[in-house]
Amino acid sequence: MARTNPPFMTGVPELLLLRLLSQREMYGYELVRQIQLVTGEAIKLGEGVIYPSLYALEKAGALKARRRKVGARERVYYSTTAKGRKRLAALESDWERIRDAISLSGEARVDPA
Amino acid sequence: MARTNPPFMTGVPELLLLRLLSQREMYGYELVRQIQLVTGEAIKLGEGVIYPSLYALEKAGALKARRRKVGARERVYYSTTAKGRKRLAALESDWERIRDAISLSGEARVDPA
DNA sequence: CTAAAATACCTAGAACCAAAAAGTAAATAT
DNA sequence: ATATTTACTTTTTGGTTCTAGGTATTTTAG
Repeated sequence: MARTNPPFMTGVPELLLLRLLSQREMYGYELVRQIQLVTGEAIKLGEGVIYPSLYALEKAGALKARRRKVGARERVYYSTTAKGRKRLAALESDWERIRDAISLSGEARVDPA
Repeated sequence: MARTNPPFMTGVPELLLLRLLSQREMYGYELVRQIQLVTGEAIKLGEGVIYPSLYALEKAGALKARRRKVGARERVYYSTTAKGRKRLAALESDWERIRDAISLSGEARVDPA
């Protein structure tokens, strides 16, 4: 079933992950909840989105992982690399471009011919 | 080939088409240029994006088409239906939700624990 | 007059990425 | 004791944009 590609979500998980992880290191399950928190419940990304994204970003060298034992539990903490911050900057700029363009297209009254 | 899905573009062609065509009827090739125009060159959608999108929206009942002879040339003009305007309203609301959520996530300083 | 450019439409193929759904296992709360 | 929460993982799916072609007509330029 998989109601896929909901409008306007392409690139959003990556942007949010890089944003949050450039502030401080976090682990997957924590990110799932933080994203709901910081977006005021407007965006909810499940673990099936978060974990694969983290793996891909790590593989791409944008994130680094380290295992930490917290109490009795072991967690995998992620944080951004230099490459990741560069990628974040590029994403932010893409985002602004699209956002502003859509805003423009809404104002512009398009007269015929 | 086909460097696909540049970030943040999912839903954008559909939104732009419905927006423009709810103002006045236009034909495919015209839409290609109008989109560049109203977005200040920030978004450029090729004919390979526009035409399939138009067909899909027409098939979904969001647009209606009519052939018009303009001078010696025949063009296919599209305009929104009631269903299309409803769909546009839903898309606009989705867009605002995501846009505001991303804005929020940028401000929010996320303190640990 | 002829060649090039612009107009107008169309299609095929693929790659990408978010989403759903399920499952494992340990820790904590009831 | 058992149910819930925590934490991580994988597999499959399918929707949607994109690139890259192609056709044919009309207009502009040399």
